[in-house]
Amino acid sequence: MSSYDEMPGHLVRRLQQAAVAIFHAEVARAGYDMTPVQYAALTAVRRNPGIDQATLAGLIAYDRTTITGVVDRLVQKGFLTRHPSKTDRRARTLCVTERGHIALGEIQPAVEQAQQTMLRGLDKGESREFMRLLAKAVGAVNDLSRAPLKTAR
Amino acid sequence: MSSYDEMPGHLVRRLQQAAVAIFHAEVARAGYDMTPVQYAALTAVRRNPGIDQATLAGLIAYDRTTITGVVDRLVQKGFLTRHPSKTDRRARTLCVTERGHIALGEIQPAVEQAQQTMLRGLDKGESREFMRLLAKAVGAVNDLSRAPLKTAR
DNA sequence: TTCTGTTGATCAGTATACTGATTATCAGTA
DNA sequence: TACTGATAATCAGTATACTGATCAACAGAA
Repeated sequence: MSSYDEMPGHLVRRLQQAAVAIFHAEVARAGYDMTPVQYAALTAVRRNPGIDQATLAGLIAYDRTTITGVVDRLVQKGFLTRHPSKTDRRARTLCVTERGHIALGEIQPAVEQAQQTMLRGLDKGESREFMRLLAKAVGAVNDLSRAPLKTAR
Repeated sequence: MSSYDEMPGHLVRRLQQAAVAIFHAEVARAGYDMTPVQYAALTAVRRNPGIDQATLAGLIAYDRTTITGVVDRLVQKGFLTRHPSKTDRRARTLCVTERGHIALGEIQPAVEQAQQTMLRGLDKGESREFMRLLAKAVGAVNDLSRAPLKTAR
């Protein structure tokens, strides 16, 4: 463990930061200002209309306190609506607006490109193997984070 | 790209967050409160006594504005000293204190354990392959971040 | 030597992430 | 039904990261 290049934590941090920068650049080129976190939340709501914030957090492995601010900004941009649930007065249900749907459609190619660019140093076979190992590693530490992924009930 | 599990950006974010949580837990067990970022900065200064902040940022791929706060906290904890450079009055030179050296020594086993735990889902061969691909991927996107790694002059 | 462009450090502002607490509400039990 | 424990959302506070700006100082060219 003599060099940073041998420390997985350090390398993962750097790849994550590059991924965010790449995402920003690609999305900006499409004319939008949206973060990876906001994009993931928005697509998750699209797939689960009327979802509440806590369930959303579990679906995309976000911390419950983080989701509040993320949703705040998506609502402020006009991409999401947040209304009190009719069945549980504690909960707020989320829905993608018309504008949100349009934005997602226009952003999608940029997002696909960003994922490609992020792994541009790896060939096809390496990318697949990297993704396999990455998913396997993530699955084994899911419960060690405050924001574990929770599959649908 | 139908599932989050197929998006490298999403998986990398989750592994990074798990890595931070694991690091915190292990270091806390050793009796210290230090972040991965602070640890990396401290070890880099130990290896390069008298380094200035900008060079330090390049060595560990941190943003130059981030390093200010990180060094602030390390100085406040008594692990680093920050003095004006004698050769360049813009620069601040950094040195690890006696207390910083002691802390690094006591934290090291926890850090090694954290790196192991982070990859606990992978066997020995998979870990090595994962690290190889991770380093390769990071190297190919180094220049796309605001905080690229810079090798020694 | 003066001018110009660059660099080191910092600041203001924004967006994740987390810890730990609080409040309102729910669901099941005595 | 009253109580108890759990849950949804939020808040205050801290630490990364980034954008873009500022200011002092440096270094090389005219």
